[in-house]
Amino acid sequence: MPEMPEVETVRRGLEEIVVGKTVASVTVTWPRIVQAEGGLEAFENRMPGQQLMKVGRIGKFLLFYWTDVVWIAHLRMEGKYLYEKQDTPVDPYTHVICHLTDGNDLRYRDVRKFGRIHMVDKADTDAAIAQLNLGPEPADLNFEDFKARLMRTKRPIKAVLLDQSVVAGIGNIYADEILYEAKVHPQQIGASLYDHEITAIIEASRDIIQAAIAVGGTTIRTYTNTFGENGHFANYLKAYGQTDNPCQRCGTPIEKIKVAQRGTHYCPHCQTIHE
DNA sequence: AGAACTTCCTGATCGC
DNA sequence: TGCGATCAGGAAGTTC
Repeated sequence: MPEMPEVETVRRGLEEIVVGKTVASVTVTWPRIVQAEGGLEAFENRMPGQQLMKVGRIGKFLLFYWTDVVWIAHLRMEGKYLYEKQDTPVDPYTHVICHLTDGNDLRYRDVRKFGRIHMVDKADTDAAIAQLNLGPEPADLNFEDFKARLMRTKRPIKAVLLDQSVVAGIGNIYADEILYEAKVHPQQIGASLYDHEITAIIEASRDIIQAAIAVGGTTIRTYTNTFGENGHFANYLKAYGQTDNPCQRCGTPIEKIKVAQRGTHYCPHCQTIHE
């Protein structure tokens, strides 16, 4: 599932191969994926002639800056952008296609149809981004602000890390990795965290996200980048998906539990709960 | 206001 | 072996 490192990898791929291309027409076969003022019709009417100027990212959202509209897009679980020749057969999981003037397509493929492409007027970009209500990214976490936010919640830390308004970009895989690295129990209540644990979480967030970006993200099940390549961070996972495998620090088998309705992996010896 | 629950989707996996 | 039930999960919407 794409989290910030995977989205960043996709962004870099799109920058490399799609920036500069111009849309001739669009085909949408699952309308719910596209959200635009004026609906699908506005999207279909507006996109032809748009040239992709650059691709940005905020948290797990991709930002496609076209000539005079912007897409604020989310891959959710399995969304992918593919750049393919127009004579390549279109599979049933492709739901949005931008036919480009260079003879290729920019295709949005999403088996579960959870992803979204929100088109806004260029002038409304800042307001639309503000509406996402995203917190700082891991690299920009500030101890005092993060602590203040933690001190007023009774939610378990795992749920807090998944809350995009607290930290933007962390999903289920990296939340488990961060808490493992910081030696904090996923069910530890936010308001009960010690300062040294908060510091450890901030540092682990920064380090793990950065390390994952450096190797192209994590491929679990289905993620690939725009070139169809896997990310390699799965080779470095120490908690996520490691159920029953020995903890790399102490050898205790990694356990899997549910926290905030999410599958959660942790070491019951290294990550213990306290008052 | 904050927190929890529901919904959207479909392929993979589980249990009998 | 076969088949129905359950699981996986991010964020928006709804409810309490």
